[in-house]
Amino acid sequence: MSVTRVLSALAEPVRLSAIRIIWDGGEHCVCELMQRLNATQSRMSRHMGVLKAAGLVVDRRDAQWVRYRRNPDLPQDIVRIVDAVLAAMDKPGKIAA
Amino acid sequence: MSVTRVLSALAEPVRLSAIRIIWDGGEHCVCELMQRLNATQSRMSRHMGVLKAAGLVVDRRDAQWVRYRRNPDLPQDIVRIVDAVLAAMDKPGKIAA
DNA sequence: TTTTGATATGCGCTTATGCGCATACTATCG
DNA sequence: CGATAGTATGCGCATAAGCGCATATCAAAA
Repeated sequence: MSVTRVLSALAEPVRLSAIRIIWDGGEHCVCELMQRLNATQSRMSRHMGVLKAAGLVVDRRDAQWVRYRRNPDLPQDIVRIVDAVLAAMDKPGKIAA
Repeated sequence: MSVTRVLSALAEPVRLSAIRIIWDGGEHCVCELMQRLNATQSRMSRHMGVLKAAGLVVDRRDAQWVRYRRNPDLPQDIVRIVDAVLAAMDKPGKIAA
């Protein structure tokens, strides 16, 4: 769980938007994310792979879907980073992602 | 002042370490930073340029030196991101940068 | 004005990142 | 089993990032 790794993972618009969606605590399949973020399948899948490798999310097979959700074991210091980033994104003057 | 831009700027070990040093509120010349971070002159200079372009730091000419310091006009939401990142860096189990 | 110290920058190179395309893999359904 | 839906991945390509080297710039000092 490297800080730099986490920052790199967050420093990409599609991934950051995905985190924002996933941060609702629920589970989200790739098909949902790719539609909502207007990304191709392989693009979305790879971005989720990066987020997973960074330790930010975990996945689960559910029939033909793979459900991604926030990593429940994420250290507090990392959670604070993500929360701060998401909060900053919501401020006026900041374009989404 | 884009969130993604800030995250990219922070997502590099030398730059992150530089931010940590600069976040003491004081002014620091490139020569000091390059020594403390064990970087070459051009490397350090370029990294500082990235941090400056991201809006995290400002610089000032002082004789033959250029003094970098924390951008005093940094929006609160961005400050919170940096603070959270630096806090996470200091935790055990996280290698510097 | 020449020299010296500090910093920035053009250039070329190497590596990393992001992407689409096609294809493989996994699981359900008929 | 064959067809279908969702997801991952190998491959090649284009672009960006990071680096060192040499050189330019800028200001003080001799």
